[in-house]
Amino acid sequence: MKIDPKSSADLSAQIAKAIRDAIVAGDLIVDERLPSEAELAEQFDVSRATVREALKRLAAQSLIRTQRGAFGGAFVNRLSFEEAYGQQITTSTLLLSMNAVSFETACEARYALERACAPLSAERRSADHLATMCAEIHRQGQPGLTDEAFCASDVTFHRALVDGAGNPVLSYQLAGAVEAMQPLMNMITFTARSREAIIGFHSRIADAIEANDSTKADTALSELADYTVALGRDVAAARK
Amino acid sequence: MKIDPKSSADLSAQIAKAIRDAIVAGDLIVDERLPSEAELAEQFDVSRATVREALKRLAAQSLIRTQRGAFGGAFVNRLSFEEAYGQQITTSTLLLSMNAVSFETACEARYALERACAPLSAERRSADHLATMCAEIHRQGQPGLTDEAFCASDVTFHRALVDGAGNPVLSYQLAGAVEAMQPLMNMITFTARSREAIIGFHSRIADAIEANDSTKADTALSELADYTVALGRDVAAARK
DNA sequence: GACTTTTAAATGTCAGACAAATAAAAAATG
DNA sequence: CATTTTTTATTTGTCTGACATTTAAAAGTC
Repeated sequence: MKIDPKSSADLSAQIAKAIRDAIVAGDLIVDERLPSEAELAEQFDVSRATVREALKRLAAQSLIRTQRGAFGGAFVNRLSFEEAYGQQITTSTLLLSMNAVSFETACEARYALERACAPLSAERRSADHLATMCAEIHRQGQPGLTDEAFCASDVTFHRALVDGAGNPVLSYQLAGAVEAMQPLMNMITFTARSREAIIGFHSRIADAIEANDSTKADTALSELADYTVALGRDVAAARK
Repeated sequence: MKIDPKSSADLSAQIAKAIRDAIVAGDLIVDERLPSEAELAEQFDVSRATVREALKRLAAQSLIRTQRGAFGGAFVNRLSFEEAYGQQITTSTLLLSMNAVSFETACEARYALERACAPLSAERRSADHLATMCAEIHRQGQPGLTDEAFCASDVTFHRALVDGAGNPVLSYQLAGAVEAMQPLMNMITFTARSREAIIGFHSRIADAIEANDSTKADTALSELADYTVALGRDVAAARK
């Protein structure tokens, strides 16, 4: 691990990059302990403060974890699906909120991705996933439910649908799409949308998933997408 | 922005979280300047070194950028699609390499997502995207091409297909899937696979995209997926 | 007015110190 | 001897103070 003495970038960024590259390349394996901060400082010929800033950068990406005390130190972290979800959701949320993505674009992406999962989910969903979906539909029909709770239930429903495909990589990729876009969508449409209509779509989807009918699931999801896009257009038109 | 004095977490992590929350919540808007490190240190009642570690964490997530000099400081960064791509690819690559994801699972996820794009790409692809795809197919047919170059061309081809959908959110979500999984797949199958067969699939996909025929594109992509999965099985079987 | 120099403010880096946590090693205890 | 307690060494977490470097505004110069 070496840094370029001619680079103009911050030393801490260069050091972070060097270590990150070593991890990605497999030179540092999971749970391996990095040299202590003092040793790294000596290796890179910088102060301990600079090394620490580099390590904090890596920690922010969940690439390392640190432990205090004797025999502690910085260890290469096994990036779990949960941690990856979290980062994915934060990144997606910010990306959408900062880049003036049109409602239609976000909506299209989200449902296109979700439709990629539906056939697999119809084929493989466990009883557990199906039960979650049904429970959420039931919750969504309760009278006193706040808008926030309805939206949260909506997310849970769709997450169960995605997870039903039984493919953790798909679930990871979709986590950002569903969790980041749902709030955006809800913000725009929750005043206009009809809970009955949404519940109707959800019921049709759940029925199709229960019957292992991927075509019907796709149709229902597709119609929910159309309904949502139309709703977005109505709200936009009403604002003018 | 406040931190919990009872929390046991590192101060720099707490401070990073407080600022991150403020950004996500919209209390700090894009391009807004944060207080100087000295001011933040005073606000949170910690040393400047601790504040700096917190800021480096945020910089690692592209949430802020810093500028030196008078009237410099830390500014809330507009997270660009490019930066988000980069993080997505790093995270996905590590997730796959560290979690013993089976070839079949990764392959399924990747093609399921890509098939979500294909119909949109068939409908909307620009001449430019189509040209890229054709150029890459041509490149892939050249005799002296190294395996590395063939794989890189493969990625470029599929990226063009995805980007053809004209939906930046989709492209962003798929960047990780395509770029992280392609190397994994190539590593496993490049010895076994036939370039002619791959080029054949690519040509059929490009033809379908050119003819705006989403069904044909989906079929070709689906067959490429099956071919790849079968290849993975063969390689696994041969190893036993 | 255009150019140069100065200056103030901010981040980047360093050195050294102490606090707190932690696990191994050593000592004390029964 | 076995168990518990204490010590100790190591490492990260935090603080303080200093200086270097960068940068844009302000002041000065022609």
